[in-house]
Amino acid sequence: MKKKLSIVDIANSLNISKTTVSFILNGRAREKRISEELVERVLKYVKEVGYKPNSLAKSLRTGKSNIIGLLVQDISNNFFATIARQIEDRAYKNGYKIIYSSTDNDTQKTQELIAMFRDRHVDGYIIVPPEGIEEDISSLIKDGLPVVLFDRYLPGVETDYVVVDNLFSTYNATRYLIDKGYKNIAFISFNNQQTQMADRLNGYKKAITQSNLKTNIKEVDFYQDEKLMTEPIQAFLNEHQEIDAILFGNNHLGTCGLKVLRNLDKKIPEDVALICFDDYEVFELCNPPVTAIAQPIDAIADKVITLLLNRLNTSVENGVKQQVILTTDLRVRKSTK
Amino acid sequence: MKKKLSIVDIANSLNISKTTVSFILNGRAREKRISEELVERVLKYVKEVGYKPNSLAKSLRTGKSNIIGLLVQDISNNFFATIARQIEDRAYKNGYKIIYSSTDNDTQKTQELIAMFRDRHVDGYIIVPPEGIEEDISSLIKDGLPVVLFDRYLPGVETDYVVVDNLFSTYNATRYLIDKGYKNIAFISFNNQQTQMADRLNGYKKAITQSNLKTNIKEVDFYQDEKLMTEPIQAFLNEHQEIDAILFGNNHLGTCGLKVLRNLDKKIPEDVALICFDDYEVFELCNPPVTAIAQPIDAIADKVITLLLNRLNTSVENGVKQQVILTTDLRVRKSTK
DNA sequence: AATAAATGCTAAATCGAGTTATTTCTGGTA
DNA sequence: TACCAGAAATAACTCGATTTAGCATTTATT
Repeated sequence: MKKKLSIVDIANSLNISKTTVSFILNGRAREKRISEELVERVLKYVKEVGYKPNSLAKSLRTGKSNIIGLLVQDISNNFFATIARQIEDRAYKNGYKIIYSSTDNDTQKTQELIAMFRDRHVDGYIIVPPEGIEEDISSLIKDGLPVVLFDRYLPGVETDYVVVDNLFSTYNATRYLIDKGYKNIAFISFNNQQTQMADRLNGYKKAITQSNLKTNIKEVDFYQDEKLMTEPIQAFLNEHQEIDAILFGNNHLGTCGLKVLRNLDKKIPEDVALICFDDYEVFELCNPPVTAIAQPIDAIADKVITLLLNRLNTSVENGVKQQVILTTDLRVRKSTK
Repeated sequence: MKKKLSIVDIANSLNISKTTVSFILNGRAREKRISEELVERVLKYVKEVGYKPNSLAKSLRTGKSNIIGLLVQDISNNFFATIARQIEDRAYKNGYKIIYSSTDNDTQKTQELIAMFRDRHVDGYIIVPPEGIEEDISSLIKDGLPVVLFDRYLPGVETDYVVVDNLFSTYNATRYLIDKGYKNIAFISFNNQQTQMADRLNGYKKAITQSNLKTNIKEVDFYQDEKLMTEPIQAFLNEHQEIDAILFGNNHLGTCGLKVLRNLDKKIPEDVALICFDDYEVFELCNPPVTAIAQPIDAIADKVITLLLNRLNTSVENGVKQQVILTTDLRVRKSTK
């Protein structure tokens, strides 16, 4: 096992001080008036022996890690995985690495993860925040650490964030169903108070009440286990045979819903029409394909990482936080009349 | 911004030496004959002020980081995302964190990532290896670093790895099609020499030639861009109208294939039967659902992380590497007669 | 010629831990 | 009283970098 070279080894080999080596490698040669000749000699030698500074030591000294912490709800969910992927690419291109983890929307787990990230001197945070995490986020911000939220935001906390116009999206989708003549439109969503879900619910409510129809809302708890998710949905649909259209709150609910409808042998769109929040390969390929509210995944990822990189580069902590609200796209397919 | 406490602060507050604090916190109190009374006093104070050792400094000194490097081909692919998720869970439960990245199956990118992981003193590696990475992996192993590969292995390199029985899986699936009476069975795969793809191809070939049928193989290049993937497949199918069944080499090819077949208005299974390697929500939900060769995702993730944790815990570097070969499950659905 | 300024480089401190070698104290024994 | 063993704790070094403050030497200025 070849021992790794340190900056001292380099300095000794060249009979100069490690200070000089450090200055040269950090591009401060000119500023420190180190001769061209020596700079070249050092750079050449460093390249020759393939010396790479130990980044742990560097981080310890500088307090910077060139690492971005990414906390999504669930990396195995297509929506988050795709965004994570794009953030990762951009981060690498800008010299940052990613440490990621899934929060499961679990407050305590998220708190622990944030603590771990801090401990590792992560330079910036990208977080899909669960409920009850306000204080921890505020504390990060108070300490001057760049934080960008996405998918949802925390009403009490002033941060940069990137979300979509959830309320208008479901309002619009619901209107679409109403205009098609559906009368008993259900909304199936998760049982939580996060902004994205609350807004989606409100968009639906607004459209329904505006048209003097009756809302019909089913909120289910989130479980990893599929059975625990499909059962309450199935029970709900059995109980409400009058439903002629369903709006699902996200892709996970949508796929569960599709399975339930298949179990119940419901024809789409004859028996029941469908629209789902979030687009997903499944909705494109299933038969009939499902109309979906597509979030602009590329744009979300792009905005998130751009915001964060800006914060990281402008060491100035200008207090103005940016809120980005992107629009969605109703991709009409054959799951409605 | 509250300054973070260091071990020196703790020591000063208690009027003792930081050495003592360090010994106590690292469970070496008894060994170092430190009085019960002092141990308790220190632990109590540490808990009280919430002191956490700086893990960068710790890593620098000890050379251990408690981080596992995870390199998958593409984190946005469901197969890898799901496995990554489970590995992540197990790792956290055992006190390890994950740094992950997607390799894109790009050798150079992977080399850079491995270099970065090394640089960060990652304790162990889980890698889905691209072609041409043999030397880098060997070098890790030579230096005593635990490495576990999965999904495929590197024939020239002796490592721990976890794969499935690809050859038997496609052999079996192809036989299934043959037994159903299909005569012109095509195999659509990626154009690369990796073991998993080679074995899948060989399983198909073996079954076909055993039955005196003709092989019909299309190998396409991998592209992120969907058009570039579907076009050659579409051209191939147009050219070979005689094909009555298709075996896809993985889930990505399978979904591309489904899109092509939809474009071409082919009825499944009347015009053409399908089996796809890898199961995926899409195949379960599309209509008709697609028969798939399901990899045992849970078992793969479990074996991978178990192997690695074992290596990490038994500091003994016993030379015997473990090869785990798991079996797949043919999930028959209605995409064949 | 004496002094000031610019040039080129470096010794030593520092980040926050872990670890080695050593010191101090206590009590018992010769 | 002198000496020693073990108990209890610590000073000082180390990991590998960055950074501060400063030392020679050369060149320019008066």
